[in-house]
Amino acid sequence: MRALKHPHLRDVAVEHVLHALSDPIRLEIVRQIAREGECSCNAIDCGRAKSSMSHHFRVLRDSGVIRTRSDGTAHMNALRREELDARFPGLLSAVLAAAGAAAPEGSPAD
Amino acid sequence: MRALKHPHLRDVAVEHVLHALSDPIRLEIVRQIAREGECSCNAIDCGRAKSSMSHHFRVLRDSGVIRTRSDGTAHMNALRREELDARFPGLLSAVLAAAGAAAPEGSPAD
DNA sequence: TCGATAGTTCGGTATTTAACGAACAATAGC
DNA sequence: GCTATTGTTCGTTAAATACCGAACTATCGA
Repeated sequence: MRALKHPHLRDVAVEHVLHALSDPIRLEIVRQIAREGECSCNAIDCGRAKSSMSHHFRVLRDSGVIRTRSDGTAHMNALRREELDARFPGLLSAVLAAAGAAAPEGSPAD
Repeated sequence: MRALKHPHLRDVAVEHVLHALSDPIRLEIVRQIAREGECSCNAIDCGRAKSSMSHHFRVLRDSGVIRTRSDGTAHMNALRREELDARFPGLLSAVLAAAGAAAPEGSPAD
């Protein structure tokens, strides 16, 4: 269960990061890791099948948002905060801050 | 050709904004408007059919990123900068800054 | 009124992607 | 070695979405 691929942040376009973060499940994963620090996949429960979660972790990994290391049978996931901040200054912070406050519903449009 | 819908930023979730900005065409639209100020749809050429561009402008509008007003036969599009900054502080700036520097290719992965 | 211009909407196609269960791989502990 | 635990991978299905051309709407100018 080894040898997971992590791109260099250099090779990651901001579109890929935005796409990775635009899914509610993935954003929730990122929020939890941001809150609690390194998390195993198993520690994050979004009510989806194991294979679905694995898919989402992969998207986050492939887009450079998280880094995964093996620890026994577990995969520990951490944000690549410093690298992301160097490549896309302020982006992750802004997204996390924005995701912190939920959007209310029912307000009328123009 | 009137009465275009614009959501209240209150009703927009950050996921929607991120999704809107995660498409290369739409990001290019936003970049050009950020550079040049209010632009007509026609002024932005991304090598796509008119109907495709109309679709992308609609996604940007529906996600609260741009505001469109009619001026004769033209639709003038502007960023909803202040509103976005109020709702998602720093997000648009970070995305625009990140989109300013392109990602090189060919670097090896881990 | 008659084009010409600027965008939208519609119908259809092709690609992407989220989701699931089942099968597989790797490690830990007995 | 056996078994439980943890994730990945595979095959499939359903939904979303990017794209186009064609038809339509609305405005401007001659």
